[in-house]
Amino acid sequence: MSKDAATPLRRPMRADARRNLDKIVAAAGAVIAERGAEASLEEVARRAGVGSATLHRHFPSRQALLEAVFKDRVETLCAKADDLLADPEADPGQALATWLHAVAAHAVANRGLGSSLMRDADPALGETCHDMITTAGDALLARARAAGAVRPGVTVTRLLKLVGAIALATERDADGPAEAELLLRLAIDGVRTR
Amino acid sequence: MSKDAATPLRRPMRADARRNLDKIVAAAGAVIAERGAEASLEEVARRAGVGSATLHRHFPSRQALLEAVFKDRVETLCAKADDLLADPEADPGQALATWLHAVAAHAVANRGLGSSLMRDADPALGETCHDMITTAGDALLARARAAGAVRPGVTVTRLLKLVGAIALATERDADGPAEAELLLRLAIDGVRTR
DNA sequence: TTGTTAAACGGGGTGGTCCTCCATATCGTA
DNA sequence: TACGATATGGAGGACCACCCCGTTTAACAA
Repeated sequence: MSKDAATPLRRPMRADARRNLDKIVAAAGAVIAERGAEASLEEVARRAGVGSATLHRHFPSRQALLEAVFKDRVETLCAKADDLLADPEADPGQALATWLHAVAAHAVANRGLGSSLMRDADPALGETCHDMITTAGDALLARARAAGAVRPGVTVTRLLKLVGAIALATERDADGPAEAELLLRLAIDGVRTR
Repeated sequence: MSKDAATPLRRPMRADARRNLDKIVAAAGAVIAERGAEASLEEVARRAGVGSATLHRHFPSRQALLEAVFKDRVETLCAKADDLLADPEADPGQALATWLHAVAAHAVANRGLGSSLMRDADPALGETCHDMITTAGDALLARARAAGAVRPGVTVTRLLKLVGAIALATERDADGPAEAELLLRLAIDGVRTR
């Protein structure tokens, strides 16, 4: 969940408003994951336990909601990277692998969301998110590399491209997530030093 | 307009059915060009002067209608290439340029149609259309090359990529068509021998 | 704690969409 | 011309986005 207000420069939101906003984003994430980016907003409001008017007040357009969901997922992913990084006991290579699986799950859950967003999203959004993910991943990769757990030539960019490609390739499949999981496992084994 | 039935293996369509089908495809082309691929089917039927039930009988899904529009546009483009090729008086270089402008217009008019189709279109459709356009363009290019009107190294594939890139780059722009026209003019001048 | 006020809420209405049913009109043919 | 097969389109059901506005609630000051 995002921790700062949607509009950080305004006066702070009322507590109930923020609560509802978070509930809406969470519900939208779930609904979009199972119905795709064209899901009914009414259904999102219903599942969030919120009136449809409230949803429309917080997100004046479907696009706005989609962007919020996307941003939220990216933030969750970055937070996960930080968590993994903060644990000094963890095996660096395993931590990286775990995170990549999370990224893949994110990419698969987004389904058409990415391309729907790209149709006419705020161009800065994509840029920002890309940077956030790259930076978060880089830290994990650096530690894994320092521990000698990855082959030379492996970069964050390449890892992310790999994950993205797998997600894209399995997107249209009946059981995409399972197939993606399998491919990713293979790919990660290829990345590891033996 | 397409000349053969949508289902060439069935018994021939009744004349009024074919007439309505053509009206629907034409109307859909216009509506999609101005409202995008998510345009209202009701509006398409209205503009075609046809009941909505008729539209739904001919095209059981939005996807089916989109595919028909796309196919129709490609066919129009190929027919245009044939026309240009058939005129022995024409300047070969100019004919090629004219056709490329038509292709660009087609690409711009399609807007999100391409990506909407690619989401889950019959994969064979894209392949077939690509081949059709490439073949049609190749003939025009060959004649232009024989007349010494194009530089060496120019291939249909490259020309089409050029046009596609220009369309894509100007798609999001406010006045995309005008900008695309300008860029294309520059690009074509670059292709010509001086 | 209590009172005041601005902010947020959500039920319900409006207008639009997709899609289907079926009585009617039209085509192709004998 | 007459007939059967085929195509048509208006009406209606289910659903949806979006908005109006009376009601509730959080925030803050006394």
